[in-house]
Amino acid sequence: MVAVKRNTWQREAVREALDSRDGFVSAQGLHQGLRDAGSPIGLATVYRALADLATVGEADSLQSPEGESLYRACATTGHHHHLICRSCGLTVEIEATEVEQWAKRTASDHGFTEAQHIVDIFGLCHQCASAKA
Amino acid sequence: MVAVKRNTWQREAVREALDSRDGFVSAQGLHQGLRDAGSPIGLATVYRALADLATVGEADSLQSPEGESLYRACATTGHHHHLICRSCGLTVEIEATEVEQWAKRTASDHGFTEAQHIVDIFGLCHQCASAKA
DNA sequence: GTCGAATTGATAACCGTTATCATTACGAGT
DNA sequence: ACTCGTAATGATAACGGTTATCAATTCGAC
Ligand SMILES: [Mn+2]
Ligand SMILES: [Mn+2]
Ligand SMILES: [Zn+2]
Ligand SMILES: [Zn+2]
Repeated sequence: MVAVKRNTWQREAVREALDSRDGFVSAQGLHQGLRDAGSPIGLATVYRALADLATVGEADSLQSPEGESLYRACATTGHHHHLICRSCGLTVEIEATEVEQWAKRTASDHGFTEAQHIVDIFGLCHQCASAKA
Repeated sequence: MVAVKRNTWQREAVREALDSRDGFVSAQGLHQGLRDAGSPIGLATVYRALADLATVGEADSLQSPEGESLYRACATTGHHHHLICRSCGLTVEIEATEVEQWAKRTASDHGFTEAQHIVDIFGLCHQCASAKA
């Protein structure tokens, strides 16, 4: 009765392409990479696959400061946050128990329920900072 | 020598319209409100005025989870964050020294510089939570 | 009041994303 | 293995927010 998910080479291709990346990538960026590698996969399919991966929890997604949706296959399974280089995309996964509690406390202190928080840090990694000098 | 900003009724209208709002608003939402109030102001002008206000610091801006840019004339002048009701837009300004330090520490711990952080909490305010029941 | 330059606004262009829909191809059942 | 219903695909159009264009307007220094 439940939705049946079929196994297509396209889905697998997206999963692999995402795994092979270090940082966050946009759907278009990933699609371009796949095409460059010779894959004939369609753009719409990449969008769909990424959305599915995000829903299932196999991929993390966030919005760049410019409003573009970015995806990443994170090593950490549980809830966590990110420190991202806005130049090269290098990403560090971060667990911040401290912030989790602060968020929960802040929400309840003001009578808010069903609270979700967006916590991300964008900066320049050591390498990119050096290269810029 | 520096850029000269002219005083037009359009800019003032946007400022006032923004001040009269409680929560965050989109450029299109604010424009619609102005038109409804009888103003013939153009959409592009509203976008420009809001961008300017944000640059100068008279308005705060953030991106909704859906990727839309939202603006608000905040009471607090300094750096702060927000607790936003995703149903009615009610916004609470929050100072989180605790989080500020955590962000700074986290970035430097990993060799990141020029770090900026995005920290927002979206939830349901008491009133909206009640209404939903 | 003049006049050059900044601002405005109708409109087109842009860009990321989603919807459409004819075609393809999984995979459950046989 | 073969069929067959249906989910998945992909080229393309449509969508929604935002920005660029550019002729007309208007601010404000003189
Ligand atoms: Mn968290
Ligand atoms: Mn902060
Ligand atoms: Zn970097
Ligand atoms: Zn509310």
